[in-house]
Amino acid sequence: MAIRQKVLVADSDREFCDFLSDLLSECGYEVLHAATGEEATHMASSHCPELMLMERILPDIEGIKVIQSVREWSLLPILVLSEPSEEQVVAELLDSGADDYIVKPVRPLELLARIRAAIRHTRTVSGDLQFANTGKIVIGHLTVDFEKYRVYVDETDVGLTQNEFRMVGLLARYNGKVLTYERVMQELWGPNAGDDNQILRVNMTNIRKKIEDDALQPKYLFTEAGVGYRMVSREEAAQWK
Amino acid sequence: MAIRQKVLVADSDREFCDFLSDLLSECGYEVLHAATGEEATHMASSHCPELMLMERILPDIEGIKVIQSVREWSLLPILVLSEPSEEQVVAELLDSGADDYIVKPVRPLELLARIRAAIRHTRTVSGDLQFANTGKIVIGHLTVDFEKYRVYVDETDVGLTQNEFRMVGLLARYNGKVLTYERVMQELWGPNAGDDNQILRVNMTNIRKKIEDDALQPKYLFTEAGVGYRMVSREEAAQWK
DNA sequence: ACTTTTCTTAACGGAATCTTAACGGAACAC
DNA sequence: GTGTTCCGTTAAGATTCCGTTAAGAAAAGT
Repeated sequence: MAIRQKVLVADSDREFCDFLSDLLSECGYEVLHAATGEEATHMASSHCPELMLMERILPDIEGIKVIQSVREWSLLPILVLSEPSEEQVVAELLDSGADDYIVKPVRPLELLARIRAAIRHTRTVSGDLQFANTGKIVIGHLTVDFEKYRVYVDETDVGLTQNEFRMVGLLARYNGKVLTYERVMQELWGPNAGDDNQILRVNMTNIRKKIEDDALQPKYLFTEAGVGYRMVSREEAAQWK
Repeated sequence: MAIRQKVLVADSDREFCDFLSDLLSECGYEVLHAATGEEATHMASSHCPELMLMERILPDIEGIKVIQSVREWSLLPILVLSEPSEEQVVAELLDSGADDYIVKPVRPLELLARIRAAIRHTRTVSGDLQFANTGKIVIGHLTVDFEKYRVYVDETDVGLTQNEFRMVGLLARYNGKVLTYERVMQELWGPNAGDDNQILRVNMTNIRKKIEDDALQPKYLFTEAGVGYRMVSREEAAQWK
């Protein structure tokens, strides 16, 4: 069963909560329910939901207080669902950290779209606009960081050049598979690359100097005679210890 | 020489535009105006505004088309201001990349708060609390204030120009990640930016002069050879002292 | 209209990087 | 043994890249 995103609903109106529960669970969210402000504050910290929906006025505490206290430690999206109210009130809520103010009666499709938009904002780690190569690959003592464009051995930057990094990155992504010289050439020098792989040998020498203890007995970068290069897979490396 | 954030307003209703212009410029925004969808698309890419407000229906193109075409290259916040409409329509707009849908007649205080919320979202990189509400990013002795549009070193304004600020702001938001030259060019000069990054080098020199003690050994702004620039992450900076 | 600031482009020097050539050893075939 | 091929290594020349300065154009302020 797929892992579902948790949504915390804070509202004292039992009927409305049930309505939201049905709507949200149908869309694959796991719904938690809090009837009071205190409960909401507590559950937010204990369950760490992906998103929070709340009434502006709760039986015990003003919703704005809940927002403020959650915002002391978390940026999870908070959408306020409530009756129409003075614009000052709405502005205050937003400025306190609410991400949206939605007027009741709620329109289901719009609510769901606003939820998606709010979640999207937290993901918008400012720009997956184009990069598929995010994150890091860790292989033994080696870390290939595609965000910093760097390679580390035990936390220390080994200072690869641009082409060196591209070569290591390429091999690392293929996780133990062999890449032919031709393939590497094309990846790095484009479709018009020559067929002299002298340049690869030079790069490989320089890379090994930087990341291998002993270039004669490499731990990470292997030559497959007559074929190409490969890097140890993460699984192999994980068993080293 | 006040440095102001640019807001692009796309609406064919002259009177409403004037109303927004007055409201926004009073709050320190610089207002640009587009009467048609084509104009809006074009101005977005040529002026690179910080934020965009638009009517759902423009004389020539559907607003949603404008959103889609802007979203191909930028994540700038887009708020749709329009008449009440079917929830499906609202949902579609939000799913296409709009950040909010605000019903006319607009309530000024609420609009401004929603604008602040939208701008706040663009900076919410990788869950960092500090600026949930404040609108500032603090990195070591450096403070990047997105509301005043200024950068301070130890409380004193270093007087960055507009482009300089945008560059620093962009890098600061990415919190330690490398931004390629190409990406920075696009963010600052739009999708039609040339591929000569000479302009970036000049800006970087000038910025470093203003915020670094020693431009040869920068503490904040690093060059990743052959790739782009990056700014120290707040986590790294927090460990300095 | 004038001054000042900001933006953009060009030119240059030094450093880092890329590329090519040359050499040497290992493996293999004959 | 000899020759050949393949791969690693080194070094040197060529090239690219980056920072810097300066000057003219454009924009903003007075």
